[in-house]
Amino acid sequence: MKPRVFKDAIYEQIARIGKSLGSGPRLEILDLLCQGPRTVEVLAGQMGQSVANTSRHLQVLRGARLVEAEREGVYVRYRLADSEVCAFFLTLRKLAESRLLEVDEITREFLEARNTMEPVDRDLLVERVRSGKVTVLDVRPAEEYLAGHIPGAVSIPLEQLEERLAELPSDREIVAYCRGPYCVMALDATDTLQSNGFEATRFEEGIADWRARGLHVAVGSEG
Amino acid sequence: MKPRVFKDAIYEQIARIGKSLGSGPRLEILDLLCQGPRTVEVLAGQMGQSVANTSRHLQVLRGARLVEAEREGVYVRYRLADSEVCAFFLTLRKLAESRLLEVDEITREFLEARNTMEPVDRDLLVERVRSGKVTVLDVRPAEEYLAGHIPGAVSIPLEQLEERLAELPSDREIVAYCRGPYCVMALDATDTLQSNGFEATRFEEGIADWRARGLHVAVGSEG
DNA sequence: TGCATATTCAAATATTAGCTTGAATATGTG
DNA sequence: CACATATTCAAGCTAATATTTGAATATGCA
Repeated sequence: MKPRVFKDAIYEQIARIGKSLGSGPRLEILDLLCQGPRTVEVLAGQMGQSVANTSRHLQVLRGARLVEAEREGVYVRYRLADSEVCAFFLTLRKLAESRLLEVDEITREFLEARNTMEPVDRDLLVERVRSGKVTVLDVRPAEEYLAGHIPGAVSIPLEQLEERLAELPSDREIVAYCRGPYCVMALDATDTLQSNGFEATRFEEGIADWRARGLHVAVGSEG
Repeated sequence: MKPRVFKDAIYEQIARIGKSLGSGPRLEILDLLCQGPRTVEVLAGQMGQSVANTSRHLQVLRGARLVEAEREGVYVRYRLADSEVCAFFLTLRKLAESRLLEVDEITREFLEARNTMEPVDRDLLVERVRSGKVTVLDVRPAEEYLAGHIPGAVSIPLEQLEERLAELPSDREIVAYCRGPYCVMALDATDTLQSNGFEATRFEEGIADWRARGLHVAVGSEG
């Protein structure tokens, strides 16, 4: 085998992964799978896409060996092939945030339209969350909380928030988080909390970012 | 702006980077630019591609903000937009190596056809190189050596190796390296050295991997 | 100013990918 | 065994991409 053929073959292999990352819907799938395994139907529902199309994207990702499928009765459950894939997705997202001005522009535009101000000092917020100086609120669906959450966080899925406000302290700051910077659940939650007189802040990182920071992740009903 | 529109826009932005990584030639360009800046003509020559096509690929990468161009007289010199891009490329390469069996298969097939046996313990070799227990030989073109090399390494470009054998010690192990695992220059060098009676090993990592390990990189004619 | 060279652009073609629709497959249940 | 449901497959259309070729642009130098 000639060196040229060898190199072309190797780079073409790496490009298999690149190609699979070249589609918005597929990146959203990866982001969702970072929260935990999901069936095709659930993914399609969360993305607002047809099941057939979602299935197709999943197979492209499977072809690039980034996700794996497992039959569970009548359902097929997809998961990331390795935790390395989640870490890689975060690296890619971070690269996009630092290299593409548009990401920041779009985010600012979105937040301004909601009259939302983002907290600036991310690390300081991490420290307050980590040290338990605030009440941490996880507003994702219960199963995602069970699959992994910030230690000490309280689970109240967004849909139940209004009817369970009594469970939250009114004399202590509440920090709400969800799936990550481009998930809007925690934004909705802080809006609801603030209009009910609570002192609430949004924490824009998700559990995957938390793990990537090397911090402990609680599972099940643990702390 | 609706959350769905916002999310789609964000993921589409990240996909810009993904798309740019979905082509073998473009990944080779990134790999080469990790060694240092280059003009379009040089890149095209090193890849065996037409200048026009190389230029086109470079603009795709520039559109994804991964590379930057700078006019230098009659030439245009391209470089990585940030050292973060090089680190990211290495992460992607590593992901491909660990997730895609084919990468290993192709490499093994290529090496077996050359009757080459790769050293197994990479970290041990790094340690021997780092501690100066061996003579380290950089066989890349001189300008790449000047742009950054392993501290203590001797520079003898591959084309000059046969006529400069006398500069190398015959009583001490020589470890040759080049641009990285998919560059064949160090393989050719160890072949030449071994058939001339030297004790030679190939170090398959490049200067970018060395830097990513957090080790010091010498520049210019330093050490 | 005009020529030589490096790079980019534009047009054209072939290939590949995305999405939709409707059918096919596979599993669990009555 | 037949039915219901979840998932995948196949066909077809549209859109995007890779590559080549030839022309256009921009810079340095005489």
